[in-house]
Order: sequence, then C-alpha cells, then structure tokens
Amino acid sequence: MYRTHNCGQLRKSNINSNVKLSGWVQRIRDKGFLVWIDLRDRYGITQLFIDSEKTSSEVIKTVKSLGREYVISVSGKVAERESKNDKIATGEIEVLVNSISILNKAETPPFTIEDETDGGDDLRMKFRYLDLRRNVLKDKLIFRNNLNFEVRKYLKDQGFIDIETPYLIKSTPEGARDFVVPSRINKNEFYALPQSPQTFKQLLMISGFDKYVQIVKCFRDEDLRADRQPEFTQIDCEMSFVNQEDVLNTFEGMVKHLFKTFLNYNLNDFTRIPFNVAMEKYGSDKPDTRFGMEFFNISEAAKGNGFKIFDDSEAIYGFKIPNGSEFSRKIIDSYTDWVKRPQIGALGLIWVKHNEDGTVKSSIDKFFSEEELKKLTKSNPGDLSFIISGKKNKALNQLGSLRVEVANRLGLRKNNEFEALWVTDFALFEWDDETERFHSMHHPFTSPVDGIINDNPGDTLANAYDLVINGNEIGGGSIRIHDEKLQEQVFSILGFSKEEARNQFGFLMNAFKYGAPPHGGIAFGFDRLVAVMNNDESIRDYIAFPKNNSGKDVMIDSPSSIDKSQLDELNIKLK
RNA sequence: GGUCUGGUAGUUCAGCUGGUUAGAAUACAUGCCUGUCACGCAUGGGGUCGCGGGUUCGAGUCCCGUCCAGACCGCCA
Repeated sequence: MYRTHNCGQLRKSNINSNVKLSGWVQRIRDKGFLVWIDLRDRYGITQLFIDSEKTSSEVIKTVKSLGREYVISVSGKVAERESKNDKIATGEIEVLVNSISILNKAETPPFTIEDETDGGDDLRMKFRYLDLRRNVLKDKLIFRNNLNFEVRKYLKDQGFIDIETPYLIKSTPEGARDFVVPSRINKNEFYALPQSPQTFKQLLMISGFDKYVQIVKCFRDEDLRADRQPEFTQIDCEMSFVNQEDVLNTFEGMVKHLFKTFLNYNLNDFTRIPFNVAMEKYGSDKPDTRFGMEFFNISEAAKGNGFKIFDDSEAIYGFKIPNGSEFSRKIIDSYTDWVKRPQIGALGLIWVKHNEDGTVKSSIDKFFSEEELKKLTKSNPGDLSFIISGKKNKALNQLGSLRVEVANRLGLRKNNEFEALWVTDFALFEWDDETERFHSMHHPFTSPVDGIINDNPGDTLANAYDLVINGNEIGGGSIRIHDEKLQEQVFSILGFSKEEARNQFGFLMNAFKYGAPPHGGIAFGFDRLVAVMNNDESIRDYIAFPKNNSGKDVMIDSPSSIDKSQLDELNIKLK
C-alpha cells in the first residue's frame, strides 16, 4: 500500500494516528538538526518533519539524498505543529517521519513547480507534464472537468442524449480547411476530420433523437490564435420541433445555470442584438457590452464643413470616453499610433476633447467651431470623442477595435462582471469580392428567416444566432433547413452545380426526403467557455496538451515526417 | 501570406551612443544553522549572447539573411 491518506487530507483530528503518504518532494527546508519536507500530490501539501535526535540514521541518510520532485513514500505519526501555517489546509499538523522510501528519483526540473513559476511559455510547453503539476494548471483542468460533468447532467435532465459521431468523415469544400487523412485500403482517397458534427447531428434529428448533445473534438486546419486551436472541443447540441426562441431559451438557461453553479454569478437575461445594430453600436459582431461607449453616427452631419477627409468618407463614426478629456496629448497620440498599425489600418484618428470648463479642443478645430463639435459629438464636459471615417464596414471595425483597446487600457473590462448576449439576424449570405460569389455567413444548412430566400439573396436574413460573453464568441447556431428543395436552392446560390451538391451533400438531401423534422441547434466552444468563465484570454491553459502558435506540439514534436514505407502504403509521393 | 515584439547562465531577465574579465535574481552543489514554511548565512560551479554572413581596429550591441517563440491581420462555412 502506497498511502492511507492523500496530501491534502490530514487535519487536527488525525493527530496521533499512523499514516502513510506518497507524493512529490515540493521543497526541502534543511536546518541541519531539523528537516522539513513539503510533500505534494494533486490534493495538496503535507509537511513532513524529521528531527535528527528522534529519527533513525537510515531515514536521515535517505532524507539528505532527496531532491526536488523526487517521488517518495513515507510512514509516520501525525502531530500538531509547534508553529502553524494558516496558508494551507493541512497547516495545523505535520507528519513525524519514521520510515521513508524513494519510489523514483527526479532530475532537477527545468523550471520550478510553483504557482509563480520561473519558466517561460516555450519551456513549459515542452515539459507540459511538469507544468501540469502546478496548481494553476491543475485547477483549470479540474474546473473544465467539473463544467463538463455539469453540462452533461443539466442536459441529460432535459432529455438530451449523448451520441458519438465519427471522426473519419468526408471532406467538403465549404468553410474552414479540412485536416485530411489518407486511406490505405482505398488508394488515393482521403477522409477528413470533422470541422463539426453538423451533418451527423442533423441526420440524428431525422432519426428521431429529438435532443442530441455531444461534447466533442472538432478540427480546423486554420491558423491559430490565443483562443483558437486546430483541435478544440464543442458542446454540440441539436433539437427537433423547435424554433429559434426554443433554442435560445434552452441554452440561456444552461449558461445561467453554469455561471450560478460554478461562479455563484447571476447572469442578467441575455439581451438580443441584431447583427447590424451590433456593428453600428460597437463595431463588432461580438461586442463587449459591459462598458458603454456606444458609437454615434455623424456620417451626414459632419460633412460640408470643408474638411476633405470627412467629405470624401462614406461613413463617419465615433464614441465618447467619459473623463477622457484628462488624456494627455501623448496618450491620445499613442491611440492614434495604435489604430494606424497595419493590423488596424486606420489612416488617422480624429479626437474632440470637451474640457471640464466647457471649452473644446480638437484635431479638427480648423474646420469646426466649438459649438459644432459639441453638437456633433453630443458630448458632456469631461468627454473625449474618438472619430474614424472611411468605408463604412472598415471604419466600424477599426473603431470597434479601438473601443476595446480603450476599455482594456482603462481597466473597464472587469474580471468580476459577466454579460451575455445573443447576436441575431445575421445575413444568410455574404458576397465575396475575391471569388465573386456568395458565401454562407454561418453554414450552408442554415435556414433563412421564414424559410424564404429573397430575390436578392444578399438581403436574406438567417435564422442564426451567436452567444457572446464579455466580447467573446462562445457559441453559435441556427435553425436548419429541413427541406430538400430549399437546401438545393442554397447550394445553387453558393455556386454549387447540381452534381457538386449531390456529390458533396447528397446523403443529407436524400435524408430530407424521408420525413425530416424541423430542427435547429447550437454549438459552444467549450474551451472558450471555460476560459471566459475564468477571465482568461487564452484557451491553452484549459487544454492538457495544446498546440503552439504554429500548430505544433513541441513536446511530442508533431507534426513530423513519416516513414517511406508508410508513404508507399498510402500511395503518397512527397514533393 | 503579412505586421510587430522577443531570443544573453538550468530558468527569468539587465547589459545605454559598439570598447578591456558579460552581470543580477533564482535554481543547482558544498558547508553551517534545533521550529522552518519563498527559512537564513557562507562558498562554489555554471555562457557557442538562437544560427549564418557582413560592416569595423573591435560586435551581445549596428546591417542583411535565416530559424524559433509570442501577439495580431488575412484565414477561421
């Protein structure tokens, strides 16, 4: 037997009992005559105590040979500490060691296994198994585990059934790039890993499983971000005989329940913001609505004063920063530089400072009087307005990025505040100038509102919705098409020939012939949800073994080249 | 595909306008220490300054290229 208790378990009530503990050596405090060892496992830390006068020389010899992260097993008696430590749960007791064995030695780890480690990201990724020993990461994975269980429990209670769908499926041209897997048995043919179980969950609706859930890995071969991994986990759900309202209510309930259960946080009812309004007010399809600074539109009002940049602009938008009139010229310039970076790409930033004393200073006061500027910005004393003009979508996006940057710098995105909202009324299609064709804004199985596509497809609204929490896209879904004809029409608008549509998605359209119920659903980015609930921007800490910026796992060194014999078997020749 | 930032001891970093033997903290090793808990004190070892090329009397420092890492843009139905 390796242990009678774990390292987070012993309390005052255990005093005088004989125990056996196993774990890792966190730290040794050797005072010569007296030695303390912090023994660590998943559950906590227990202090081991060795008094030279009361311990066998054999034990002492072993103790002196220990190093950090050695795996040891000790037996001894629980005793009350002479000086207590109220920082840890086991701080009132210690274990007087009477026997010790080294289960395994350890080399000195390349970084310290502490909450505040000295290791950099690169190194921690390479030795991820050591990084995961740290409380910080351990706790995050445990949180993820708990959330996973609660989601399953909540949805099971609502009648959802978990059904697994295949990972080796068919590549389709729409959407993200597929990860492909060559088939050995079927020469020159490839599977694709699913970007989502979309079509399978729709088929399950046709099979009559009217409430489906799966917490499932999805794969997209696109570039990574802090909140994007090539393989990631979704809470994937689908329901039959529902309209948009039913889906939103079901999952608003789930999200509220999760926040209440894990954070003891009562989310307000989710506001619903049409996509166009989100863009007009926040310059984003995933607005953070916790701080105001909504946009004003002066596209018409600001023209005709001889300021050429405005007069030549399709759109002129701005927002006000309360108390921003205190910003120094240097701070304002730093924002100007920020929006001029190629990532944002603004040509410049107009500012209007409405001082506390009622005077106005501005980068455009050659063209506008103080009164005109006050009227345009509708500002109060103390406000600073930032204004960007140009092509409408571009200007809105740029201003939207700036709004978030301002909020970040001012600390307005508070860790203890959460606001969730639904973004609705997306366009069904988006025109792509480059390929000169329509793209699905959501995916090609999304139903148009009322099941009808406008004569001008670009004007059609989709029965689709996104869940946004604190400016992060956490989930998205739609009511799906369940009619073969309508699905054919969508594929044709997307530029698929009849044959291509049949070839790619014939299985689904055939299924629609045999009694497909109205259905819809949603998928949550599980990694993101977990991260957002913990106020983390990056999802990497919530994934045990994530990929780095270039899609590599530096620990196992993947992707990697494969053997010639493997290639031959797969009939693949490398360039 | 692009923009930006970084790469110096095991680790995290400092190293100014180029100048003599490249530093600190921490980790590690040894010794001392009878109540520590980020223990303390003393001593010590530890460097291809990412790599390649160039400028220069002289390069960690400047220039070019390249590799790696991170953030972002494009991309992510």
